[in-house]
Amino acid sequence: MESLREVGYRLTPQRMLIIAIIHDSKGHVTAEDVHTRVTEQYPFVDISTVYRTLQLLKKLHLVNETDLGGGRVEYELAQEARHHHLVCRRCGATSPLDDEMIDPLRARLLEKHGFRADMEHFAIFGVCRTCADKGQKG
Amino acid sequence: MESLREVGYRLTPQRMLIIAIIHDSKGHVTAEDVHTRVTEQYPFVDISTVYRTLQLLKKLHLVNETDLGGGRVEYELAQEARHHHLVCRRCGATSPLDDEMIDPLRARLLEKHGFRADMEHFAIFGVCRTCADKGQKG
DNA sequence: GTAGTTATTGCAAGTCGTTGCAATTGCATC
DNA sequence: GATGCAATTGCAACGACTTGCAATAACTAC
Ligand SMILES: [Mn+2]
Ligand SMILES: [Mn+2]
Ligand SMILES: [Zn+2]
Ligand SMILES: [Zn+2]
Repeated sequence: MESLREVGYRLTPQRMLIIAIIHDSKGHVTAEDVHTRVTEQYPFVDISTVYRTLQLLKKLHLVNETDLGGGRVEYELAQEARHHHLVCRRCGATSPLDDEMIDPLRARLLEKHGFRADMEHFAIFGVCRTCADKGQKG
Repeated sequence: MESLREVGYRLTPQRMLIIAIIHDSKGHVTAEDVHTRVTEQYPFVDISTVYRTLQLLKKLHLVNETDLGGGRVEYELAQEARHHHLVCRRCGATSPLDDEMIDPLRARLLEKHGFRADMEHFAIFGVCRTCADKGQKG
C-alpha cells in the first residue's frame, strides 16, 4: 500500500481507495466496477483517474489486466500463484488454468528464442468440453 | 472469393473489394488501411462496413485478428501455415513464431481439460533477447 | 508551518470500434 | 426483366478507453 511511495509515486486518496478496492475484490473487476465503488466513498473521482491508476498498478505488476471478451477489460490483484483462463466461445464459460500448463511454453520461448515472455494472465479462447460434446464433434 | 455466397452471404461490391485488398496485402493491415484502399476505388464505403466485413471474414476463419499492442487491431489473411508473434515490450520489435511452438500447449489443453483452444494468431508480449542483453539481466 | 516544485487530477475532447435504424440492393421467384 | 423480401449498407449515435491541459495537491526543503 505504501509501496507506491517507495517507488517514487505520490500516495493520493484516489489511489489509496482504488488500491483498497482492488484488494478487497475477489476475482476480476472492471474499471467501471472500481469507479462505482470509489465514488460511493469519494464522489468526485473521475473514471479517467481510475483508468490511469489501473495502468500504473499494471506497470508495477500489482494488478493484471485481461480481455476475456466481455466487452470490457478486467483487472485482478496480481496473485502469488499465477493463473490463466479458458474461455468458451460457444457458452461463454470461463475456467481457471494453472500456470503450470503454460510454463513449458515460456521455457521453450526463452530457450529457443531468448524471449522472456510475460504471460501473466492469459485468456485462451476455444470450445469447452461440454460444448464440444454437445456438438458431437468426435 | 465466391466462398461467401456459398455459405449464404451476399456478394456485394464492398465485400469483394475488401476481400481483394486483404488478399493483396502482405502481412498485417488495420481496418483503416483497408478503408483507405477501398475508398480509392469506391469512395462512399463507410468504415463501419469495413469493420463489419472484417468481423464476418474472421467468423468464417478467412482472416485472423490480433491486437499487437499498437493501438489498433491488425488483420491478416488466414494462412495455410499458422503462425504467431512475439512482441517486445521494450523496443516494440515483433518476430513471427511458428505454431509448432505452441502446438504442445494446444494438445495439453485438449488432453487435460477437453478444451479445444483456437490460438489462431497469438501475440505474446515480453522482452526480446536484444533488450534483455542490453539490460544485463543475466 | 510556509513556499516551491512537479506529479496528479478532473474535465472535456478525442480515438477506435460497435450498433440501431431507415434506405438500399443482392438475389431468388415468377 | 419486373417483384418481393431479407441481408447489407451508410450514417449518426454510442461505448470503452485515452489524452491534452489548466487547476490542484503531494511531497520536499526551509
Ligand atoms: Mn484471473
Ligand atoms: Mn501474423
Ligand atoms: Zn462451452
Ligand atoms: Zn526488444
